[in-house]
Amino acid sequence: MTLQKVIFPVENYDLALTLASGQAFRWRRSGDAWEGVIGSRWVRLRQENGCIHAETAGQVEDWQWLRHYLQTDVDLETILSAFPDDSPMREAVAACRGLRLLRQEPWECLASFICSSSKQIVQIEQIVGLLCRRFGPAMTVPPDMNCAGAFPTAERLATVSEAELRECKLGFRAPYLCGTARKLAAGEVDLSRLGGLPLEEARAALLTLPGVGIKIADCVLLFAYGFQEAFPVDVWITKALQQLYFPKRRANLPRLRHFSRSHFRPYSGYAQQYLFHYMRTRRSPNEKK
DNA sequence: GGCCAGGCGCGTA
DNA sequence: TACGCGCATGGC
Repeated sequence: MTLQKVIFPVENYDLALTLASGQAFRWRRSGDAWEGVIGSRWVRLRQENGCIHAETAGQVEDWQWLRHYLQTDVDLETILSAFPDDSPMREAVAACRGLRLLRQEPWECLASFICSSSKQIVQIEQIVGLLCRRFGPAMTVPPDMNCAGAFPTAERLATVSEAELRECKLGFRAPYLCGTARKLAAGEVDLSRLGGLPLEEARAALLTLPGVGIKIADCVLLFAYGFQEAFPVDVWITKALQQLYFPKRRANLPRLRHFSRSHFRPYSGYAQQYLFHYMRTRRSPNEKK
């Protein structure tokens, strides 16, 4: 079997930062490259000299699926220059140069984030890996490559018991994933239709699914459908907004959500990802220099 | 060993 | 509307 290869020139793109930034959960570092799965394709990516080098197994007609996933045609400078001109955002941008948003497949993104609640990113990666290994369809991979399958379909997970999901470390999230998979398999919500709706309507549809609240819905709206104004508020973003924008008084979650909806437009989603990564990686203020 | 993690759903005030 | 709590599991 021969590997198919392609090279994309990119600007203002930090591949490693992006793949490891907690939006997608199937990427593993392997030497100077990253190996992962996009849809039903095994992929290896490497950034070198202003280019992303990609390899995949199996036939490739064209590479649009990969450009779309990596969002290589997005002009990041335009987005960064539209961020609010305040010191938190300036610091976040300086700390995360080249951080991008990916465009993921909706079901995988939704299911992954149902697994994410009250979990650290490494644990989410572990859960998603177990789901793929156990229930995912096989893929074409390079020889001698031990790789889990592609992400299992909603139809497949709809047939799986809660107990089997708990064996994949889902814990209390098992009935959520089970329930959502079954609702989708039954056609009660059509994920392929949400991208064409206004943001509020797409969010409302996601909120009818078990285990999906505002935060997870906003992750899917942003990371899968590309709604630029979605702004997921998780524990890190709560800390960021509280410390950086409301240091004097305690602000509750609804208030923070309200503030974020107006303050960071129009590229709120990108701003959120920058704040998220900035908070997770910056040295804590009381840590010694 | 204790705190906390890319939360949600439900009960209560 | 705004909290508080329980829910599994494991990283640090």
